[in-house]
Amino acid sequence: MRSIGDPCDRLREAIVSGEFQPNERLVEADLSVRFGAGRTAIRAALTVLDQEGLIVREPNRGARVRLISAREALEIEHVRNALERLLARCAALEAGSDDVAELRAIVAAMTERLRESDTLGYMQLNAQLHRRIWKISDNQVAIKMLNTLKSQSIRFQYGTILRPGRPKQSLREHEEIVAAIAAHDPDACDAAMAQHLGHVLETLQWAIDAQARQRPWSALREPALGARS
Amino acid sequence: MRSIGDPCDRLREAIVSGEFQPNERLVEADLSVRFGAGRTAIRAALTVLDQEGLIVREPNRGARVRLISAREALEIEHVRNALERLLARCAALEAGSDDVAELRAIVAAMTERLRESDTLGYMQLNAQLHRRIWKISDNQVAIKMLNTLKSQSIRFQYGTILRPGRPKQSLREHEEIVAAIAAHDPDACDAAMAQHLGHVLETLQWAIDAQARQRPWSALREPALGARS
DNA sequence: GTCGCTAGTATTGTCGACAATCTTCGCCAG
DNA sequence: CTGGCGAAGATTGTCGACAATACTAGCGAC
Repeated sequence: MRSIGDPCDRLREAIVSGEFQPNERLVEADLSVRFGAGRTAIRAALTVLDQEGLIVREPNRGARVRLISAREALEIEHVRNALERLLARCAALEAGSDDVAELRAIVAAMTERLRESDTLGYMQLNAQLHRRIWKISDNQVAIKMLNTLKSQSIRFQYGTILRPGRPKQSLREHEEIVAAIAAHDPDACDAAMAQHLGHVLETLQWAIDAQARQRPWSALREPALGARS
Repeated sequence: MRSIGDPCDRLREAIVSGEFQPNERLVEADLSVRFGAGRTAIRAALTVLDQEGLIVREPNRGARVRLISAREALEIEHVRNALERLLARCAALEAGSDDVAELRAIVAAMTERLRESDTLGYMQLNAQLHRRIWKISDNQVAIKMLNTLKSQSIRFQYGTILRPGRPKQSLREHEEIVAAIAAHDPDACDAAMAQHLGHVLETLQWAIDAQARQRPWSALREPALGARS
């Protein structure tokens, strides 16, 4: 028994954490010994990760980690934008006083992390705040979609906090969103979330451009299609 | 060889077309002979349909057709609303003159079908128009999501056209959307699509209420959990 | 040296068999 | 008659073996 958890979750985790490079081949037999699971289980895991868009499978040629292009990262962010606005609107309608209290607590913690320049902690609380809003909105369909989107685009999210002055602005935007939820004003909440995610989108575009500027040869440095290890 | 096509597509088709009732058990061996495929292929098909939300699988207890609740149908429609607005906005920005011509042709055909009271043909063209807009927007991520949403909620869509006076209003709304795309006005297009889908949402709510009013015992008439054939 | 062919290797796809689990039915005590 | 108990049947989950396919390396012709 080589540790716990079903192979699907463990493989997903390994991919989103960057343990496997994009375009890296995923050989069923190797994964089988790595996770201590039969090839049948690995195969099932591969079909669900294929559905989730984390890998691509070609018939008779196996699976490899899917490389998300900058173009697709923007598409994903647009979709996330639309869904988060919807959920923010619902949250403003459905939030109870205890929900609002918890949101305010998270914002307070974010303020603290920002004051301490704890960027990683800030990002975690950021994600937590958004998830809390999702939970309030209680739209399971949208939540599931947002979760799969998150795992697809995680590779691009690391760059977005590095923009100068961005964290402070981000905090203000989150404060506005929470205020709109507290006021049970769906239109204001929608607008605040739209403005926030619009800035995230700009920042993502900026990060992509910066990356392209810094190493325009990146296409050549990506692991080649036939990469072995 | 009992006909063609991979078992996953055929099973999905059988489910959305109502060939299998909600909550009906899907026995792997039966499906295997029905589709002339090995149990392995059926098993793979079941995992992807599970991911798509068309069936539910309980460990060691097999798969059954998923029953979409009215609540969930509304959630789905809200999400569709958000995504279609996004795509309409993109379409207004990206549409070429040939795209606009095709959209206008579809609307003309819809007008004709409506004049002939060909409801089925109208609905097909309606779907075609929306798909054409998706294609113009060219956001593959959102398109894939909308496709899976469509197959989930298809059962509820039959009732939405039966509302008195709805088809005429629907046609007007589509004309507005196409006009906004032709004018390359994303804000107007977003607004027009929002208004259209808002009405669809109202109509869906109306259909659900009507159904509940007409047979509030429906929960008892659904195929029981242990239904055999 | 380069191209093409062939044999060998690596990997995926599929099948059948068996184990594990759940469900049903009959039996019996109360 | 009702409810618990146990065996038989039905169904899913997993494994190993083998077939089908793609990739690689080596050889020979030009």
